[in-house]
Amino acid sequence: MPQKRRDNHNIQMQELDKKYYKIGDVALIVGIPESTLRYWETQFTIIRPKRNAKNIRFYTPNDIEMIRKIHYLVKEKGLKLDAAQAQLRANRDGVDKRFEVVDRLKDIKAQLQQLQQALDNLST
Amino acid sequence: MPQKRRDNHNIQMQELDKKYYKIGDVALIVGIPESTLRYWETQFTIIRPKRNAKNIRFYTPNDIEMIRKIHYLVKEKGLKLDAAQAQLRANRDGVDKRFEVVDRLKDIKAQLQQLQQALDNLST
DNA sequence: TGAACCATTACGGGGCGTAACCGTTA
DNA sequence: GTAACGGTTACGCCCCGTAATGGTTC
Repeated sequence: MPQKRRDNHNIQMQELDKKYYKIGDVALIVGIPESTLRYWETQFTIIRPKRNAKNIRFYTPNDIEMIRKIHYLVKEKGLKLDAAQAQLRANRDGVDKRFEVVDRLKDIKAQLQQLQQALDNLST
Repeated sequence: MPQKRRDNHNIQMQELDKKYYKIGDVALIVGIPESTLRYWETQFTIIRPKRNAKNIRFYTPNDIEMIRKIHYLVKEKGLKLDAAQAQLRANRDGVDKRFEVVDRLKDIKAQLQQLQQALDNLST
């Protein structure tokens, strides 16, 4: 039975060491205008950065990763915005399913090793 | 080792019993205008129906399936045309990979059954 | 005060058909 | 002759920003 869960799916992250980033930082990091970030926020439910008391957006590294993925799907692959959003969900599911398969294979491996042990004991 | 290959990936096909269809038939079957079919033909390399000597298009059932998939990706999922085309290629690859995994699992199953046989013989 | 943030709106380009037109074949 | 096919072109809608404007915070 599976035990551990992973959250970071081997994505290349550059040094996003700070905890929060303002919209200007994100625009520089990802390479898209601030206006686009604000527009995407009206279209994607998955991009909802925190705000401080003065209504300033604060993006987490996770938010930035999400934006990077959107940027890839929309700019590189030419998906429409809602298609990109659906793809991200589906992709997440796909990733999790693959992990489940790996977990089941590990179970089988363990059982086979047990079996090998039993066979060794039998022959001695 | 795997032996058989499948070509029809359990897709619901209605009675496409004829060998060739003209563009008017296809438009009725799939439910899109002829003009759209002609336009898609200018955009998709994967839709290239045969022509007869008089330049009339003749679609195979396979062509129609392809058009159905495109229709689904573009109309239901909102992909752009080239994204849909890429998706179809990727999907084909994905399907084949899944079949490879199934084949490997069948191999393992066969080996385990052999092993079970051997164990049974051992205990008798 | 200037730089960076906010919201809102109006405009523009590109993608995607599609209506319109005319010519040809059965 | 009319119905179904062909090609081409010009128009229109919608998606996706984006530039512009004006206001607030540091």
